[in-house]
Formats: sequence, C-alpha cells, structure tokens
Amino acid sequence: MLTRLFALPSLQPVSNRFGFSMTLKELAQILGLSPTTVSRALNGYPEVSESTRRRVAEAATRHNYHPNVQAKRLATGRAMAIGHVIPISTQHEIVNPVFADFIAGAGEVYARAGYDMIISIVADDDEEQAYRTLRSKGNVDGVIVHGPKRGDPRPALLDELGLPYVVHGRVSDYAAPYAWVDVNNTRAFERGTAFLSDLGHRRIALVNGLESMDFAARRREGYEAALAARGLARDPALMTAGEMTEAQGYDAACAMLSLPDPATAFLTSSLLSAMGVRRAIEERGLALGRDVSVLTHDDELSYMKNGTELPIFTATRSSVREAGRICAQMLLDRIAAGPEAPIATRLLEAVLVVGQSTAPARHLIAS
Amino acid sequence: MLTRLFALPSLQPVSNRFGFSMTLKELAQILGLSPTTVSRALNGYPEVSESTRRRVAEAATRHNYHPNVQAKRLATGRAMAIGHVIPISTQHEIVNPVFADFIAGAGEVYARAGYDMIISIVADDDEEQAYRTLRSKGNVDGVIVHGPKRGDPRPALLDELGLPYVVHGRVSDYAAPYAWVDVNNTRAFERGTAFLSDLGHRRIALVNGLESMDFAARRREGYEAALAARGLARDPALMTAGEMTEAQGYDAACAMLSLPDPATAFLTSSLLSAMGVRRAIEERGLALGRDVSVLTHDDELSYMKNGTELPIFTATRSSVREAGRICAQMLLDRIAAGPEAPIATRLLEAVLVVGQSTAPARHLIAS
DNA sequence: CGCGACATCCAAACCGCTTTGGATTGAGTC
DNA sequence: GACTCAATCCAAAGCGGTTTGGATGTCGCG
Repeated sequence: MLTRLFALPSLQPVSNRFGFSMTLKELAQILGLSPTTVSRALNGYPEVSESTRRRVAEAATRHNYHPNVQAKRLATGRAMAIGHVIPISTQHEIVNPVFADFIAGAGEVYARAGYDMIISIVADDDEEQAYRTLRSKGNVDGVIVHGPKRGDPRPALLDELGLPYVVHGRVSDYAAPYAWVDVNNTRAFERGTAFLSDLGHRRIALVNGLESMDFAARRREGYEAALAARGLARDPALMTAGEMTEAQGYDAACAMLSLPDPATAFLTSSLLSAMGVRRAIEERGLALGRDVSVLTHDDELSYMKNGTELPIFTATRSSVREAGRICAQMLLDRIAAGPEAPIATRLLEAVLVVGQSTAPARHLIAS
Repeated sequence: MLTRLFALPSLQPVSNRFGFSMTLKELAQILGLSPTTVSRALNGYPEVSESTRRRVAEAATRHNYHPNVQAKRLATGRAMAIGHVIPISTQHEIVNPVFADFIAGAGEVYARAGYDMIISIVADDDEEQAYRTLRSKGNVDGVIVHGPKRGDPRPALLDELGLPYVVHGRVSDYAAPYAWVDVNNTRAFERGTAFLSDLGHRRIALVNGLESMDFAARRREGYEAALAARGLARDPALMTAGEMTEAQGYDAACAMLSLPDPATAFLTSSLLSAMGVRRAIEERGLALGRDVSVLTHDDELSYMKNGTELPIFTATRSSVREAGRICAQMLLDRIAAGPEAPIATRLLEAVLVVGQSTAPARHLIAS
C-alpha cells in the first residue's frame, strides 16, 4: 500500500489511492472549478465557454490527467472494450496462425477509437459459457466471432444474449441476418481452379483446410464448381483436407504425385501447405512452375511473405489484417448505431497474383 | 436505448439499464438480504453463516448473476486485467509469429485467475505514451513486456511508473533488478553448436534473428562461445541475421553453400528459416541430414510442428506457450505480493531433440 | 428599468460494487 | 436475570466519473 509520507503544503494533491493518476475532483480543485464543469469541458459539451475549455484542456495535459476508465465505464454503462473469444480446442491444440495478424488490424482500429481489446482464451467446450459471462459481467460492448464452422451455434447465442457481434467469415446455415466480413472464398478458389484449367491442367488437386470450417467448405465448393464448369472429373484422390501445415502439403503432394494419373497442379489453402507441396515436387526432381504448378491462397501474414516484389507462388491474395480492420470498424459502427440499425455485411474479393509457380501443363511420366 | 415496455408485476426485477444482467441489489432484494451480506457471502467473508452463504450462492447461479466488472474494479481499485502492449514497427510490419502462442499460454492462466487480458496495438514510436496512459487510465494491474531489445527503455519506464511487469526475455543492459522469464538462449545455441561440432562439422553457419533483439544477440554469443571453445574460426561469411522467414533461410543457405569453403551445417533461429535452408540444400541435389546438417531452435508453435513423433529437424526446443503461462503466473504473483516483494526470475532450459536433419560431417564438393 | 433569454457554472444523484462501523440477536456464564 | 461475547446481518460511505436539474450572471430589448 502506498503511504503518504508528507503532507505537502501544496494546492495540488499529489497522491490518491491509485497513487499515480489524478482524479477529476483534484483537477477541478486545482482549476477552481466544479467537477461537473471539468467533465463537460473535456467531453466537449456545449455548456462551457471556450476559454475555460481551453484552460481545462491545458491543465489536463499538463498534469497528465486521464479519466479513470473503470469509473467512466460504470457511469456511462459502456465498457469501451471489444471481446475476442479464442477457443483452444481440446483435441488439436492449434492456435489459428492468422489470428495474430487479424487482431493487429483490429487493434489499430480500436486504439484509434479509444477502445480496449480484450482477449479471452477459453477451452472450446466452455465457449458458450464464456459468452454468457462476458455479457453478464458487462466488460465488453461487443465481440468478434472468429473461425466460424458450418452450423456454428454462436450467432444464435449472441443474438439471444443481445450482444453485438461481427463474424469474421460466415455461418452458411444461420438463417437470421447477421453482420459479417468475409473473403469470397468460393470465387477465389473457383478462379484459381479456372486459371489452372486454362493452363491446360486436367489433374488439379485441392489441399484444403479442415472442411468443418466454413471457409474451407466454401473453398471446396468453388473448386468443385470450376471443375464442373470445365467438364473436369472430381476425383476424391486429388482432394484432401486437414490442418494447414507444411507437413500436410508435403504428405498430400507425395501421395498425389504418385498416383497412376498424377496431379499436375495443386491448389492449396495456405502458404505453409504450398511450401510442403513444393518440397514434395522438388524431392522428385521435378521443377515447381515448370513440371508442376502450385496456386495457393495467401492471407498476407506479416511473418509469412509470398516473396517481396515478385510473388513466389501464384496466389489468390487477401489481407487478413485488412479484414481485421474492417471487422473492427463494422462492429464499432454497429455498437454506435444501436441494435435497431440495419445489418452490414462485407464481401472482400481476393486478387489473383501470378507468380513463378504456375505454368502450362506438360505431360509427365509418373515417378 | 433500452426501453422498459411493461412494468412486470413480479417480485424479481427483470430489467435494469444493462438490460441483461442483474445487480447485487436486485439479488439481495430477492433473497430478502442486504447487499452487504450478499456481497460478503459471494466473496467468502467469514461474517456470514454457511446456510445463508449456500442460499446466496444457489440464487446467484440460478439467476446467472455475475458482479458487474466495472463496478467491482472501481470499488476495489484493482483492474483485474493484464496489459500486453504490442508495438507494430513502422518500418518492417512484422507481427511476431510467436505472439499468438504466447498469449494463448498466458490467457489460460489469466482465465483461471479471473483476469482479463487486454492487448494494445500501438505504433512503436508511441509505445512510451501507451504505457503512460495505460497507467494513468488505470485499466491494467500490470503488463507483460514483449520482445525486449538490447538497451530496451521499457523496464526503466515501467519502474518509474510503478506499474508491475514481467519481461518475456531479458534486457541485458538494465542494471536494476527486474522480473523476467527467458529461455537460456545462449546455452541453447552453445549446445547446438557444440553438437554439430561433435559431429565433425567445422563450417557451421548461423542464420539468426535480428540481433537488435536481445534473444538473438544472446544466441550469437552462445554460438561464438562454442566456436571459440572448440578452436573453430568465427567466419562472418557464415553468419547472418534478419527476419526469420523461409526466404531468409533459403537466401542465406544459397550464399553459404556456394562459398569456396561452404557451410556443412546450419544453426537457425526458427523452423521457417530451417525450412528455407532445407530447400536450398535439396535444390543443390544435396540431402538434408546426410550431406548437410541443420539444427534449429523450435518454439513449438502450434501451427508449426517439427514433426509429430519423430522430429524432422534436430532442434533446441522450448515451448513459447509454456513461457506464456509462466510469465503470466509470475506477474499475477507479483501483483498479489505487492511492490516490496522480492523479484522473481526464471531461466528455462531448452531441450535438445535429435531429429533426422543432422549427421556426421562429410567432405563435399562445392557446387 | 424590468424582464426574459441565454450563457455559464454548480450541487447532488447515480452507476454497481466493496467495506467500515455499528446494530441486533442468541447462547453461555456466574 | 444481568452481562459478555460471538455470530450475523445491515446502513451508509466511499470508488471516480457522468448527468440531471437548477442557480447565477449577463445581455438585449421594449
């Protein structure tokens, strides 16, 4: 505990129980004004003259005054914070690698708006309870829903709780309208498949993420739609889904390059998988972008660049960080607008960037 | 704004301005007790009989009562929250890839202890101000310092502010005692280098992280110490430092394998770099773990496994997630113990796991 | 000069919880 | 039966802001 050593004979109180920050009351006393006036001056209310407002603002910065957040929250009823609930699966302990970049983007927006970002790590069986207590404790004004699955129960829950939210991704089978920001995964993979098909590839493999995830299911749909449109057969031996690691890509490519009728092109869901595919290709003495083509989706993660100027992999590209910014802004807007306001959605289009990993198909001798 | 549509003729008030959560006062009224007693019952104070305590607890769960966090915080003066300030460098926009796993570990601990984790994304020139306002707004009880650099100013600042903190890593040149949790990077790289030297390698390359970072500087020191101890020359052509990407490893290895006296073994700071090194090796028709050895540091990131059972790369291994847990617990302990309590530190030892990427040195024809 | 309108400021209530300092009750003691 | 003491409970005063409902002063205008 902090003890006040001396009673300073100063007009300015130097210590309170928080020790280091001054209170509104103290500031008011220094200025010879009432707390009311000081509060109003700082919050831009019209009932205070410009001159005193300046005087107050100047004193506030000079004394490094910042209103205590807890008090402000209690008084206004707004938490000035956004929650991100991150489920840690009890089976496979994967922390989503795009998460860091997403919150970097979202965090920028929150910081500018004076909001806090609070992250709850929670075992995925407790997720529902996590949202309920979040609501009931009242420490967030809204939440971002990460990594929606097919049939995800969270939108229904959050609607029931009346907690504003924006989904990063979509929940295909939720009927009621809800706010979301998503990449057009179907279109991206449709275009990717079409691009490879246009290069003459007829054995195009899909190395996908876990298809219980909504985004992965959509990607497969796009892939299949493009195959169908081109009259190409859908071959289960060329389709795999799993956690998007280097090893996944390697293992899948090993298998698919050893088929009697091997893959000549790969569509992967992440750069890591693509790197694994590349390794399997090169291990066979084949050349990436000559013998075998690879096209990947690229989330533009900051620690995982696809080349600097010239892209290494041909890719459908869409920044997760930017998605974070957009999600955050949409949620803040939604909170400001109130529950009756119309619901916004935003579909982002991935751009197709052509790199060095794709080329016209050539006939190969199965190794 | 929420409007109360009907005045329900119920004993139990269903609505307040927060709309969805009930207040202590309401709960007390339902129970026919005073708020004081209810508060004490729920917080485990002895001045309340076991029978009423049970009655209160039961009613609380039945009505899904959770004390409003803001009010609690204001009343107790404790924020019940820990801050993580993440600087986003304005030059190279790297979001540290270990960050996600670290906070996953820390978050588990916070959740168990009833603490919130609040993340501030901030441009790195504003970092000092970020800590000051954090302090002055009073919305955290302490902070974790991420990614310390050589000569990092943050410990001094935080000591000045009187804000409890734990550093993940160390600040070599800060004289005053401070709390930290770190891997023994020096020792890990010393051992790694010695291990490769024991295999007969005399041209051991170091592919390091940016050496302005304290951890990277320590790693180099360990590497150099081992070289010196073995009487091996320190060759600048075999040492590189940069952002730890696949491309970094690839580029470095390309250069170092093309030297007149090429590297026969590599020590890398991350799995990504190691993967790049592997690619350069295989591209030359050499075999990893036969012609050229690679030993990497492995943070055990959840999305970046070094094999499942059998490690792919020989590695010095230390879980960042576990470090997150330890850091968080240390900080909570420190906050509970008060500023006068002795300062704790914790040095974690990396384990050396032998995988398939290292083998005795053999003479190579420079390609 | 008197009056209303407006500008400017303030006292006090309130947000929901904790905690201090009693008040009340009942059992135990002589 | 009076008295002590512990066990239980409560009223009220904070915590540091916001906000309602005036109070006061100033000015313009008939």
